[in-house]
Amino acid sequence: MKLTEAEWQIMNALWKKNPATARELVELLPKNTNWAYTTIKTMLSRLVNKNVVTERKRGNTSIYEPLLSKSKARKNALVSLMDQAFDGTIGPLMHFIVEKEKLTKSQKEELIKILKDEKSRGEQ
Amino acid sequence: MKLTEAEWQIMNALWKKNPATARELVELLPKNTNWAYTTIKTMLSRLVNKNVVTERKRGNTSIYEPLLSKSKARKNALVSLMDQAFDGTIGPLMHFIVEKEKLTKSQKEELIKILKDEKSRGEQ
DNA sequence: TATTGACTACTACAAATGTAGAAGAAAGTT
DNA sequence: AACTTTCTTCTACATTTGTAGTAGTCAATA
Repeated sequence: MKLTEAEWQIMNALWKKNPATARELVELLPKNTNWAYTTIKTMLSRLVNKNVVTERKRGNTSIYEPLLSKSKARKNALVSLMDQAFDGTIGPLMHFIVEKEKLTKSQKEELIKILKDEKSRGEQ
Repeated sequence: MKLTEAEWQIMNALWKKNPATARELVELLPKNTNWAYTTIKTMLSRLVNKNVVTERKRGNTSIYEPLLSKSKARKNALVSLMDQAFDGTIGPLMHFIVEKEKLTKSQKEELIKILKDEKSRGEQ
């Protein structure tokens, strides 16, 4: 459920290229990530154990696929962050972002638009 | 710099009661956190080593104080989250929150207000 | 002051994490 | 078929994290 930092690297790659071999994933990692091929294989096995990724064989080569969607993973991460650092609710987090993050003018405008849209649309 | 989950517990307590003894911190932890007194002491020592907390003595009792502000810690956590889970920029995070988090109507309105305020105020 | 209680400093230890090597099996190449 | 390359499966190992016990020391109290 909860991904470690290294696992995020792998998952980010795997979400980019969905069924993928270990070899393909190596390619997709950020250039500064200089892992040995076996390191990636180890990480993938662990992810498979955690039921976050599936492994299937084509010939003797493993093909990996995410079981956890990017969106779910993001949600989990966000909830964890909120719980541990922002009193468990979205409010303080949003305030913090808006007040401290120095959004650019256009970002702010864009957000306002999204918020207004959502507000009218999502209301039941 | 980067706090672990257990460390956040401690820090959250320490930010609530700023200079505090280990004994006082125990009290402030969430009731479901049933750590032995020495566990907290251990955590505190580690935090002192990491230069996140200072320790000073009154008699034979240690008084602890945060060196890292809540705001800085939050910022660090947020940046880490963005880097690992949201392509390193605030945009996707904000979109995700707004779209997935199902903010209440009043939360949305409040945010719009904040955004508008910030927009006019913060522009240089 | 002898006893009890609270604190500290150290040590311990299992599980999780980051990182990878070695050896053997498949597959591709000459 | 022999050789080379590529994969796989295991094993390994240092660090970090979570959690706490022990023994000794200082302080409070009878």
